[in-house]
Amino acid sequence: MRDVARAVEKSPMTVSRALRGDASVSTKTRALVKKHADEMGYVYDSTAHIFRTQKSGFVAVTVPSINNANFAETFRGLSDGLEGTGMQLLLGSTNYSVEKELEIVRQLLARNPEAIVLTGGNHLPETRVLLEKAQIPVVEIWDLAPDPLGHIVGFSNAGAMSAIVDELHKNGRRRLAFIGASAGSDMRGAARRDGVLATARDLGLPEVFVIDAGFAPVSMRHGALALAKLGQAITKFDALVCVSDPVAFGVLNECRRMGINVPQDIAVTGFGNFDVAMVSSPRITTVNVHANQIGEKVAGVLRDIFDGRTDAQWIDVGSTLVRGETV
Amino acid sequence: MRDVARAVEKSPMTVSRALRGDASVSTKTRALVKKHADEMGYVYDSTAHIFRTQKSGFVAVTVPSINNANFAETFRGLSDGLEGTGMQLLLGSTNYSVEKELEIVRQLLARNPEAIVLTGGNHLPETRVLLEKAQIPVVEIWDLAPDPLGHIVGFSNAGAMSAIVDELHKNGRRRLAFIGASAGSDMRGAARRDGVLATARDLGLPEVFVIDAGFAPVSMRHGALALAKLGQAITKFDALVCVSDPVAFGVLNECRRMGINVPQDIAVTGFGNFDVAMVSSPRITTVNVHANQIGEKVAGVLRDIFDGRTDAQWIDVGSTLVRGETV
DNA sequence: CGGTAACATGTTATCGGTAACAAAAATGAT
DNA sequence: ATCATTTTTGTTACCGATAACATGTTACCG
Repeated sequence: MRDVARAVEKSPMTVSRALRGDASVSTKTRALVKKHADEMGYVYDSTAHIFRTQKSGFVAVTVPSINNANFAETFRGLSDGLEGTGMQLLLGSTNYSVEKELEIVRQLLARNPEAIVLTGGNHLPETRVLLEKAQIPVVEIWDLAPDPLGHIVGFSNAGAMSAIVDELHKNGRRRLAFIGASAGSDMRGAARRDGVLATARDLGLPEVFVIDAGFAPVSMRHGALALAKLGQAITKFDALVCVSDPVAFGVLNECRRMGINVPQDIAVTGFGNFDVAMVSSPRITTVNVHANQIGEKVAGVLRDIFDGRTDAQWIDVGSTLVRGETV
Repeated sequence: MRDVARAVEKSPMTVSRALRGDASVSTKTRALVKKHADEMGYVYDSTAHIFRTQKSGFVAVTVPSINNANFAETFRGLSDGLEGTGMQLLLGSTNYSVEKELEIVRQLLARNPEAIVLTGGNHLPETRVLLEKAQIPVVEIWDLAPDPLGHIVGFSNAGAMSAIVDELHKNGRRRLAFIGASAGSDMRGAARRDGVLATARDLGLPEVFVIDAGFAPVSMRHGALALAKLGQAITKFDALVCVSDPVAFGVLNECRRMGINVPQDIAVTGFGNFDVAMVSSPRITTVNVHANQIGEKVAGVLRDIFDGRTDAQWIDVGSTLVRGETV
């Protein structure tokens, strides 16, 4: 930039202004600067810009796993919604672990993001300290965290499950089992479990039996295995409430293998409205949590923040029961 | 850093050295510095580091879609494999479009990455020029591109399909149809189609019928729709070769609806060894392309590059036939 | 023609690390 | 104890753009 300045016999400051399109530079000068910069093969150093302005143009995002259609969908919605803002997304996977989250958050913060989006509302104390120290807007998504660090965009896991249990109850199901990840490994799953237990209690149903399908993230395989392990004890139940669609799908397949008819002998429900729920046969009754919409809303919140709106936003995108053929 | 230095009564330089693990700092001092830095919630400013050293610590990555288990898996392998190198991944989605790819590449290059990883070997001329100008290592993955820009890590789509057609042939199937995306919208799918056509020809089978399932990316729904549209004409074939597992799964479900038995009446094959292939009933015969391994190998290549190894690497991770129950 | 507003350009300090070099402290050999 | 060597720590000067402030220049008014 100094070289260009020398070439046009102006100060580097004027060159900087000219190239950035600052209005306070005369048209003549700007044209001259641009011509010379071009000819001299000058390349703008965005790192220096970031360093000086302390504006990185980054938005950091953490997800438990990128290999999950719902989180990927949220990421995509966010990515699309931020197009044209010049913001770059920095992605980190926490593998459903708060310890790993701390590490990832530290890494991401080192890049000076202008905002950070965290999937989930459960964090280590150290993480909270880091985030507060960072002095940047924090958006927690997916869970409606009780003590948010900043903004919130999500839905109520318990509420979504309540709709599922209601639906089962309306269809005469009474003896429910919940299939989810081991305690402690998945807060989101735990919230769903608690939603099931609470709603069942409210409806006067017998105590819900909880089946442990192993450590998060639980997949199709886990669902099938959990059911296989249960064996003939399955006849004690008339509804299997699964923590996610993949698990429900695994359960469904295992039922077929065991000669159990769904929904005649037993009902099966999922969560998340994954593709598999719709295409499976029978179609799985599940809940659409509008993952894509979460991403889009977050983009909106971030745009507001960058436009100077500072009040903490709390957005519930809700969830929608999707009736399939398994209840 | 200055604050930490003051706290331990040392110079900032010593703090810098201690935190970076420079050997010329006494063990005692290092421990002290680390302790204080921790307590004070000091966060390393990598922007300043980048600025001073002129090394961004970024590796740019493009994928067609993050919402695809295989690409997500590759990304994860790469991410894991690069742990400890201090490299940050910058992710961009091209939505299976070379035009969008150009835009994304331009955005990514503005961040001065030290290397760039591109999924697919098909690029616009402008993109190639940009990449050459950038003077950074390029790794193309997934496809074994014929005219690589730099390094290559992938497998042969045609070769993988050849294994599928071989398997069908061994099982007495002769009248094949291929279900994939519309021509022009998916080079990877096109390579698979060509692999099927060529192998069928080599084996002396009748000309393979090509069914268009719409624009990429094609999903479960597309598979089901394509088959529904075909209607009773399906009886002309004894094997449906699908461009991916999700498509095969959609096809499988549609067959069930139409009262067609798989594999008795017709064989169905997939591609990619997605979860759904294994858990579906019947299990889908497919090909494992070791998506995770691709990511890991890329990480290896990058590590080599950063260690000073400069020769162009060409790595074929191969593919493995996975026998299910649909052939 | 003097004065002021509007416009155009210049000066200085700085963002937070770190390379290169300098110097002090510890260690060891004679 | 002395000097050479090794280990540890410190000093200085940047990397390149730009915010904030200062100054110079032109335009237009009564």
